[in-house]
This record gives sequence, C-alpha cells and structure tokens, in this order.
Amino acid sequence: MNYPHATEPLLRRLRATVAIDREDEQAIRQLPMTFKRVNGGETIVATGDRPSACCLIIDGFMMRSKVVDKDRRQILAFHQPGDIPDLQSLYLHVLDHDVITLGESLLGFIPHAPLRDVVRRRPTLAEAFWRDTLIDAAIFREWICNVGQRQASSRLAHLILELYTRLKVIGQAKNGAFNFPATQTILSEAIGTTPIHVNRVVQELRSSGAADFERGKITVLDQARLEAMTDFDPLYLHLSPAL
Amino acid sequence: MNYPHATEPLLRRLRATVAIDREDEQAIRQLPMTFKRVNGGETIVATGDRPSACCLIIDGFMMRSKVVDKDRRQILAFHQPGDIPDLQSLYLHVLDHDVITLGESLLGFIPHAPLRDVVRRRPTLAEAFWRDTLIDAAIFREWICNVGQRQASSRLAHLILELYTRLKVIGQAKNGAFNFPATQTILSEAIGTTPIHVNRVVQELRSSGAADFERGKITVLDQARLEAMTDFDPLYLHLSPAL
DNA sequence: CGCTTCATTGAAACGTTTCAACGCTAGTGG
DNA sequence: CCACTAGCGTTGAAACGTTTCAATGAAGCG
Repeated sequence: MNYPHATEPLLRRLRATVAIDREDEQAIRQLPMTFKRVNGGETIVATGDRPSACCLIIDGFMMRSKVVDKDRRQILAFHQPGDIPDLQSLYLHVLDHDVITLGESLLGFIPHAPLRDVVRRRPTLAEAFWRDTLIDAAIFREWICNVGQRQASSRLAHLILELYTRLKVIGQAKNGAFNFPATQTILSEAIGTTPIHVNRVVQELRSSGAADFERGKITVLDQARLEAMTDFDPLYLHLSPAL
Repeated sequence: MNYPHATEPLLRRLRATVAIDREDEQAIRQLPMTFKRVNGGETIVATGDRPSACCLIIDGFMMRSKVVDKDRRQILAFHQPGDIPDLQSLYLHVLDHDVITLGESLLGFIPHAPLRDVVRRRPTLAEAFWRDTLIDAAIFREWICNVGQRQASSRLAHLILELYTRLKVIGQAKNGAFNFPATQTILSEAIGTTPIHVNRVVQELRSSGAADFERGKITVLDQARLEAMTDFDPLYLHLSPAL
C-alpha cells in the first residue's frame, strides 16, 4: 500500500502559510509514513496515550473530543484532509483528549522522531507547523464563544459556516454542499446541546431555507440567511498568511 | 524604570518545561524590553490589532476575551506572571481577540523581531515557547468542555480549581487563598453565565464550605468538596514536562 | 455627600433538557 | 422474503436550570 501523493494536501496548506523552498518540500515528501485506512468512529489515539507518531489526514474527517463527567462528551474540533490533528503530541507527550475518525478515512502516520528532526533542521517548516497549532487554538477560542454565549440555533449556524468556509479552501464544497459524515448527535456534542434540540434547530434551518442537513451531507442554501442567524467573522480562521 | 529580574518568572517556566542551557538563559535575559505599569481593565491589544511586540506579565493578571454578537463578552483565558498571553501574535499577525489587564499589572513588551530571532537561533527555546502555546490550547479545550457540558456550579468549581492549581505552581496561593482581581461579572463571562447566577453559585459554594469569594480574593476552603462538585483532572494543564 | 461599581434578592419568563415513544431505513439472518 | 435489530431522526409534554428584569444594599472614592 503506497500513496505517493499523500503529503499533497499538507504541502498545499504549508505553501499557503509560509514561503517554503524546494528543500522544505523535499523534507516533507521524504518523511517516513505508514498508511492506514480506517472506518468511521474509530478511536485513533485516546486520552492518556503517549503516541510516538502524528496522524496526517490524507482523506476523510476526524474529530477531537473529551469525556466530561463520565457520560457526556464534548467535541472540540473537526479536522479535514491536510490536517494533523495530534501535531501537539510532538511536544505534549500525554494526550488529554481523544482523536476519532468521523467517516471512513485514509490516515498517514509520521513517527515523531523524523518530524521533530525536520522541525529542528528547517525553521521555516517549524514556523508553518507552529502556526497551524496556533490556528487550532484560535478555533478553540471561537468555540468557547460559540458554546458559551450563543443560542443553539446561532451555534449550529456558526458551526456550519465554519465548516463550509474551511472546506471551500480545499475545494471540498461545491455550490453550498459538502460531505460531512456526522449525525445530529455528533453535531449536538460539538455545540453543547442535546440531539433532540439539534433536531429542532435543523428543522428551523430547513424551513427557513438557510441550510439543510441529511445524513452525512450539509447544504448551505442561503449563506446570507445563515449569517443573519449568527455572528460569523472568518478572521479567527487566519486563512490568509498575511493575517 | 528598569526591572533586572523581569524575566525571572518566565525563565522559571521555561526551565520547568525543557532543559535550557546557560546560553539559552542569556538569550532570554538579553531580550530588549520596555516596561509599563498599567491599571486593571486596560485593553493592551485589541481585536484587529497587528502588534509588533509581545507582552510578558511580570506582575499582575490579564485576561483574553472576545466580543460575541456585539454586546456579549466571553472570557477565553486568565493569565498570570510569567505568561506571554499574546505570544501567538508572533505568527498570527492580526489579533482575533482582546488582551486586557485584570488588576494593576507590570508588563514587559518584547519586540517581535528579537523574539523571532531568538526562536530561530535557539531551537530549544522555540520548543519551550511552542509548548507554551500548546498548553494554552489544551486549556482552551478544557474550557470548551466547561462551558459546553457542565452546570454553572460545576463550571465555577472547575475554574477555581484551575486557577488554584496554576497559581500554586508559581507560589501565589497560600493555604487555599489567592488574590484574583475579578468581579462576579468577570467570572460569569468566563463560565458563560450571568452575574446573577454566579452570585447564587458563589453563595452555594460559601454555604457548603467549599470555597469563598471576596472582591479580588478566592479561597479554597475544602478542596475535596470542590472537587466533588466537578470533574477536575489537572492532566490538561501539562504541568510536568514529562507529560 | 453623592456617585459609581459591585453584590444581592425575588419573581416571572425563557431556552433547553429530559423522558418516553414512534417512525424510518439499512443491514442481517432465518 | 420477511422478521428482527440497530441506529438515527422526529415528536410531544413536563421539568429544570438559567436568564431577564427590576430593585435594593453595601463599599469605595472624589
């Protein structure tokens, strides 16, 4: 099993972030990687683990989550192709949350040692990776606001706009629609409500013509209307490297 | 105005994080820095700013916050001496939130250029700073859980335990009590509730003998009882560098 | 002293949760 | 081919935690 283009989504991201040269690109391409195709709902690394490799999403989606009070779960982030959801494990050795596939996904595992080595040898790449983890944190901050201040319908609208914006960047959203292998329960765990209430909000979005949700697929029907339901400012995604 | 020991809290943190050598220490000590003593409630950098220096807390407290939907505010983090709350501005050039002093504080401003230079020249320091921003992110994640899944009383208990744990590390909490120049309104903005409800929760904590709050001072009266009100696991603070 | 800020209280309104039930769809095995 | 199962989506009604509004008290300060 070999995937010569496995690092392409990652390289595209890095290129969009900083000015990397040919040698940087080579360093990334030459990273050793083992591949794994996994089903949805598989826990790849869990709270308490001390992983010795990072996980690159080549295709598919992942989420990070934490168990709260034994029986509740909060989703912390959704990740897409090109992301390394557990990049932090390079320097924070014990994982404080779970990393789980959302749908069937193709993952590449890069051992810590060579990755750490690249980061030491190539400061530009270090910067790009560091920046990635900083954007991660910026998104966490926005999620604190989402869950802390907004009403349920505003939260869901915000989440949809975030997913839509990020997926457009990698060309995975076509005229408003994108695949997103989540159930309403998963959405509820991301926005800190109950699945029952998410269901009612989804119906609200549907009947207002703002957006639609079917199993595994979200459609932005009327972006302006969605935006009117929340206060989405994409600044926090830091999509442009100048920002 | 000069403070020869300004970098000491920072150095203590770095030393606790990675094995830094004499040269690393020198590099930190020689960083140019301008000092500023400011009142509480002062916005040091704001959303949309492009700061050209980072802000080191030498003495006092700061918070980071975001305005949601024009008239609500969510507090994202509290910072203490030795922290650089806007370290991220080194690589994310436009600020996506506000950084504000909590009480009267002494701040040191380190221009980006020399700081970036140190980080390029000294990979060990880069690692330590990077790790710091990763811990920041880990705390954000826990806050998402706090605000997303827990009831108000559990949230406040969790916040108090977090502050207490972090302040003990720098020796700023003595037999359960620590200074924390916040109002109940500020606490409410941190845990995503109303000040009225925080007041009721504070009374609950008081009458149960778990903790007390007076203007600017929090006292942990019975840590076990506080812990019984929430599910606080300090793993996410990554206090030990081995973790 | 009056002003301002913060803490406190009460009561009604509200958004969301909880519980329980039911329908739909796809997959499985008899 | 149908019965059965499992997971997900949907609905209704009552309960609950928190918000909102409005008012009062206490403390600090020019």
